[in-house]
Amino acid sequence: MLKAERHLKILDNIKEYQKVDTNRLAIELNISKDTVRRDLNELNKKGKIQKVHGGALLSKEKNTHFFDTIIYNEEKKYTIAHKASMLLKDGQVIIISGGTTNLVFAKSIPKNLNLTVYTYSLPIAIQLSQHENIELIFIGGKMQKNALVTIGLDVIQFLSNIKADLCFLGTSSINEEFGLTEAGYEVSVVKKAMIQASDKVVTMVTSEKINTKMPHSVCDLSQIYTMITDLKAKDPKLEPYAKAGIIVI
Amino acid sequence: MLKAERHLKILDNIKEYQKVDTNRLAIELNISKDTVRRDLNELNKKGKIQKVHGGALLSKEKNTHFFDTIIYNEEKKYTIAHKASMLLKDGQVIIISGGTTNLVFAKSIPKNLNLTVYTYSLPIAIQLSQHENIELIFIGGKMQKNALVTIGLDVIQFLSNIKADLCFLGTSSINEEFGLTEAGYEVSVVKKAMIQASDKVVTMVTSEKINTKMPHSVCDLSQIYTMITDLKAKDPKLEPYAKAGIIVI
DNA sequence: AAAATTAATGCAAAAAAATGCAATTATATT
DNA sequence: AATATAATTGCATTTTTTTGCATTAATTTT
Repeated sequence: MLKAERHLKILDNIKEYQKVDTNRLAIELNISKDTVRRDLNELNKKGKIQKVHGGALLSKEKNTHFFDTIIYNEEKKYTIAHKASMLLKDGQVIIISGGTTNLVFAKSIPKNLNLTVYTYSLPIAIQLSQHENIELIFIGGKMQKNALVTIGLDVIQFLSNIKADLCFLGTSSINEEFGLTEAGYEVSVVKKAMIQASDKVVTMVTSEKINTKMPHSVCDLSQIYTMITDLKAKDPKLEPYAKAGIIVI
Repeated sequence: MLKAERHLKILDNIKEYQKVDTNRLAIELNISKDTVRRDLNELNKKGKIQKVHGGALLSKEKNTHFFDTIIYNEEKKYTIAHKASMLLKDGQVIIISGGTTNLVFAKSIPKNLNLTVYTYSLPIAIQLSQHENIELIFIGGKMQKNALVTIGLDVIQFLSNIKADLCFLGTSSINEEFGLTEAGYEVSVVKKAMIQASDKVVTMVTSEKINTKMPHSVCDLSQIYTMITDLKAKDPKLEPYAKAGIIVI
């Protein structure tokens, strides 16, 4: 049996059982334990699995490439996307941030609308390139390969030179007290720049993220114009946000 | 048995068993192991299979279903791409233009190389996002939706601020007298900027485009350092270019 | 802490791959 | 048709990779 073949089998095996143990593999593949260990170490070095004493586990490093991305809460996101697309009007200039919510949103933008769209997300750009009537501007910079978005100074600088009507923020956390917050620093900076560049801010939040908090601040509630969730507008969970002056839909 | 015939048999075989091993093929096809290895290497170079120690596996076409475009002259382009990838060295900074030749090239960049790559092509960016060791910088701007590349002033301006070792130009026309020419004006301008931004210019041309001419000039032959075609270096068609001082491979 | 299991390391045999070379075969050119 | 040119192929040699084993070290279990 070829080494490469063994590696594939091991990966298959580990995907099925979430773990493998050295002895069993040695017997099943009919090779010595040493070879199994060497195989596991190689796969570990490549990040495919996580080597542990006695065997290996599924690598916790999730493959977040959008090609094979499962969109969590896809239903909710379609609900949100649909509401969001109703805010769009012919001739608007909008900025769209990254994330799967925005990807679903991009997909659901009506094909007949004439828009100018700025984005820094590769998947969203691809999606929008299918829309005949959208003038699409991609914001360049250093690519973050797992999320397939650009980040860094170039992005900030580019954003500082544009002025949009709306910006659509997919948000990882919203909180009555702290406003929008993000898990990653760099993303938080980019979002701040997006807000600066836009007249009105639309934030899209799936319900499970309401009233959560992340380390890096993006903006407080006063800067948000519209908030879109998968809940009904009158849901009590949303009341504080409406009270803060946000249009909740 | 003809080489092409063998190749077909090998491909059939690999499709049936998901793998082939060198020894078995040598016996079944009644040729030496050396020839089998050479065959497998050729097929590997063309991306048809994945060569591994001891044999080969089905090529795990990571082809993004987003861009399953038909690539014309795919064979030729693999030949060119392979030659081009031999010019790459660790630590280089390169610029890659758009087009399918470059897409194939991007695919065939060795995974272990550490490179900094600038590109303004969406498909190429996606391809390269699969490469762990590549620092990828996307050049933003207005998207040309059919070609999935950015164009315009932003691109020019960005390019004017960088300095790369090599730039790889997929070219629509090359001509002894007029040098590189392009069908579209905007693309020609971007390519000029790419050339400005690079120490050395590598142009990749499929053979049927040699000695053709398009309306918009990009550069003349003196600015080209290396020219890569699917022909053999000593092909008489290429003689004028070699005489002009270009390294023809 | 001792026993048992698992891992790491160095080593040698075997297998595979790379390389250079010569003989043969195919292709192009005169 | 004859010749020159290029491509293909197998072989010998060298280099690299793979693999199991023995030994030693580390970790887990009792």
